[in-house]
Amino acid sequence: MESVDENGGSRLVVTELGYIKELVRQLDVNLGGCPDHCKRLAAQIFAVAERSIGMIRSGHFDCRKRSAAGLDSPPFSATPSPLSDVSGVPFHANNKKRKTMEKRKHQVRVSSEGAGAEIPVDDGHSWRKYGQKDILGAKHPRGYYRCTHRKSQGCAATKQVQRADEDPALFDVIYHGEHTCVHKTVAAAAAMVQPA
DNA sequence: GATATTTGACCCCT
DNA sequence: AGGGGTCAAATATC
Repeated sequence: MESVDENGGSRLVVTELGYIKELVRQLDVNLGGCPDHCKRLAAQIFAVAERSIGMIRSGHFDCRKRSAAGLDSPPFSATPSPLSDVSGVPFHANNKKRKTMEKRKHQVRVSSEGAGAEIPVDDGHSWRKYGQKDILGAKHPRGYYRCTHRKSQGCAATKQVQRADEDPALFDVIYHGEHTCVHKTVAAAAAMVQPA
């Protein structure tokens, strides 16, 4: 697999920024409207902005990943949010393997600065935790989440959240699969970004 | 009572 | 055999 070249990396950030732009527009339209909707939009904007910052700060452009206890993670393609277009990293295409093996995945690093939360900022989707594991070489356990709507809407999206060793305020979030569930704010933003 | 989280066990891959 | 990912029962919270 190829590393993300500068153009590709820049394009990803531009994509993220474009998404932020649309979300801001949505927020502007909804100002004075439903406060809950505005709050969600603001949270989304925050999350996407964090992702972009995280990509730049963590040097995703050259695919540098943190080395935990001397263990180098395999290079990930720097891909933006699952909300935007994804360039899937082909995993083993083994139909007998675990279901997640055939899903796309992309990693982002987000910060929980200021929030002091156990989990990073909300990314606009509701997640349900289904597992936690201590990872060899990592100081903090990895949490496993899947979409709350997995049952009702068959959404196969999952994510793994792990606190960075060197900075507890940072979280490495690995998204697997794509959301097939429909979140109202996401759907609205998507409609703006991708008009029918 | 419904839903979410925790946690140990199990499965599969390397 | 060891490690990572998922399942599912038990428990907690609303």
